[in-house]
Amino acid sequence: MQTKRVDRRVQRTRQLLSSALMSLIVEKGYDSVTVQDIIDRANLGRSTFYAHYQDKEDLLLSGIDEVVHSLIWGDEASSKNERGKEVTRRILSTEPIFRHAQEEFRLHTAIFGGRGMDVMIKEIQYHLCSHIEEQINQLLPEGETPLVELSVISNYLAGALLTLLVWWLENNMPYPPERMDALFQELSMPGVWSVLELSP
Amino acid sequence: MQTKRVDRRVQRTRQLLSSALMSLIVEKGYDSVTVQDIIDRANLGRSTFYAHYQDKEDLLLSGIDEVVHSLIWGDEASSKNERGKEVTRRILSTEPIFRHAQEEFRLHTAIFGGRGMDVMIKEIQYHLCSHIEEQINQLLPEGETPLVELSVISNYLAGALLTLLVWWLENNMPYPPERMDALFQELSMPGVWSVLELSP
DNA sequence: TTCGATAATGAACATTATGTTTGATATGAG
DNA sequence: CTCATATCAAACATAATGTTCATTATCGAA
Repeated sequence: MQTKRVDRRVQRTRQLLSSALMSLIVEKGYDSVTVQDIIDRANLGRSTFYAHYQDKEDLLLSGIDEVVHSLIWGDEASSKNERGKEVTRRILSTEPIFRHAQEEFRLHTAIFGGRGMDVMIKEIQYHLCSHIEEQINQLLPEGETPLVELSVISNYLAGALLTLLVWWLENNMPYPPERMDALFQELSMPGVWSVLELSP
Repeated sequence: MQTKRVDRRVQRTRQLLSSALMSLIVEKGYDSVTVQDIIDRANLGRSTFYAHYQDKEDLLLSGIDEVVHSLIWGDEASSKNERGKEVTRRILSTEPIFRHAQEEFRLHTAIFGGRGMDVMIKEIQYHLCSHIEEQINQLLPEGETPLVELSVISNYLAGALLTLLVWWLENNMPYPPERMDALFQELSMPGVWSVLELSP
């Protein structure tokens, strides 16, 4: 399968549109951004926009993978489960996530606090779930099948994390990221281990 | 404080608009409902609509209290914590909620699955939180102050419940309401008791 | 470097929804 | 019954969407 090189003009246009949208989201919130705003900011023609994307939402979701990766794992090499010390059975280390949210406070606030972002948030949650299910599968003993579908657990955990994140952002990050991670673990994991019928 | 009687015409108009919106939401999803749709369905003039509400969202949120009450507590006399038997320390009984969601499946799916409902869902979550905080305060020993703000806990629980509810609806309600309630309790409460530094 | 393919342009246009205004009409409250 | 006020219909201004097309600019391959 031969990956066709993408025309530079196309790359440039997509890039311009994407970052125009992102900056506008931070500035005025997704739902009040118009296609006109985007092409003005990107300095592109109207027809050019529609040559690439169906609409605003199409553009928004086109960059979802990048955003998820950036939001969830930041710049770090991410969730290395080992750390010399005790290899605690950890499904999800959320500390880097909170830390990254702190660094990119305005962006995160715009995404999780703004209107009309439900589609993107669902997408984020979906990706989070996939990651969590992988982790759980690795921790699960061979041949063991949990009593409930894994998707309940993964959704539960993803939802819990996002809920805490939103609370934290809306309350101007009253605790440091480490504390939030600890809180997340203490709140969510006992129940999860219990449902999985494993000891922590 | 003297409650002025509301003109019957006003009552009628509001009622018509409200139920027109609700039925339309179920039929085609909130975000694709237009003001035109609403007034057509309600058989009212355009200017009449704007005499009562600023816009679609204003109308949607105007009925929030009813909706919350209906969604969260259904028709039942609701969360009576005693039942002859053991008065278990229960912060939130979710079984009636799941049961009610089952009965009004289409409505709940439209609300929790549809686009553009983030505002309403936030509102629902807010009301849920208030209720939960009340419950916790009742269960809390005199003069006891938890280590974390109550709002974290209430948000956590509300978020957990809504997450489970959405999962359940999206997966076509694979378990009965009792089972979902049990799952909710088992998943969420151990961590909550732990953070509150109380035994269940 | 040239040249054919393709992308961007911009301006015009049709369409759709929003929200406002107004004077006439209907209806409820006292 | 009568007055206050709610509804009505129709027109209007505004704003955003999405499409079209002939022209121009840029790319990549030879």
